[in-house]
Amino acid sequence: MATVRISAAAAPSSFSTLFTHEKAGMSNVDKEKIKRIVYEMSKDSAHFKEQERRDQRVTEHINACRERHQRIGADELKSHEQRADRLLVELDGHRNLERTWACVDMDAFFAACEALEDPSLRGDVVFAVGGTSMISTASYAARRYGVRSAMPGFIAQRLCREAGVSLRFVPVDFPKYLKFAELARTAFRLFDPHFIAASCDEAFLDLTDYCAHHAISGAEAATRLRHQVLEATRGLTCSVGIASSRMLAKIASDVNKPNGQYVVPAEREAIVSFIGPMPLRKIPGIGRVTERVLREVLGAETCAELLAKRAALCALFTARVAREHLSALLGIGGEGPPPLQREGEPSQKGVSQERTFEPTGAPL
DNA sequence: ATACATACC
DNA sequence: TACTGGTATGTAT
Repeated sequence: MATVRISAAAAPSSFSTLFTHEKAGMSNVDKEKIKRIVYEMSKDSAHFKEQERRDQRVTEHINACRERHQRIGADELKSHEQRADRLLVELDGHRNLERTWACVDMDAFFAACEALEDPSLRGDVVFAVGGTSMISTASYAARRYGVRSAMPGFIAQRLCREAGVSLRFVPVDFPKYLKFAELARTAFRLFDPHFIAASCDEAFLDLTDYCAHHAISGAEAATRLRHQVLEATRGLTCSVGIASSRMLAKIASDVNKPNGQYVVPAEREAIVSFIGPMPLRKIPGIGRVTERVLREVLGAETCAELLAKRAALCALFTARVAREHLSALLGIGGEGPPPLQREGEPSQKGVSQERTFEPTGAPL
């Protein structure tokens, strides 16, 4: 029986990026081959049909948006543009560059924990934490073959087999990861006792006071932080982003992953040129669906491109959503204290800290 | 008020 | 063979 070769173009739009979009450690992967294998192994499953149904609904929504977009007259567009520009000026005017935030992201966290406790996993071992149904985290060696988080294990296994290597599975062990997370957190506390734990492998630290007290730069603090994490965990590496907002720090933490750091200077120009070329998917809150809408309706792929389409953006989205996107495009979001509870604070409500809340509804 | 969709790890 | 599970948030009905 001849194998039917399915071209990438035949696959629905979601499959063009599913499991192949840019991710740390995956720059040299043969994306076309991965797409083909993932598609071949998925196309007959119930999960695939459900996915297709959802994609179809998104497509209909996109078509409706396109029609509305077509119908916007020149005058209307002009007034939306003026509204957008007023908003941008206002947002830019309130830009807060005072604080130094760090986003710490542990590298391949689950896999790194496993390798730390099992010497046979060290080095360039192709393994994944998870099982044949679902993978949580892939080792960096496995990522070279296209294996990644949230990929079904049996597909990952096939990807490796096609490349002539075998994929080793290590079962998920949450208590182990919580133990290492706690060790990393002892390091975080040295820099910010009120750090925000975003998840078990990610945290935000306000380094402003630490930098002032030690008279050091954000870059130097990041280097010390990475060193302390490595020491506290006896071997886990992390990546750190430094910026004046949590949103920028998070994006920055991805730039030199793994085991690296990146600083976005706290200057308007530096921020704007950092965020401008970023693909929209990098903005927290813009996921697979919103990315599709923005690309297929407005033709925008990057932040700068969407900024150029600000008038249509304001016309098509609710004021709240448009505002949120516009601030993100300026690199604004998460400068002040978070609305959530922070580590080390008493767990009671109504106690006002000396910090103030963000003036407008643009928290991150 | 409730259900549904989207996003994140 | 086999496509997470839990939380948060926002929008539509």
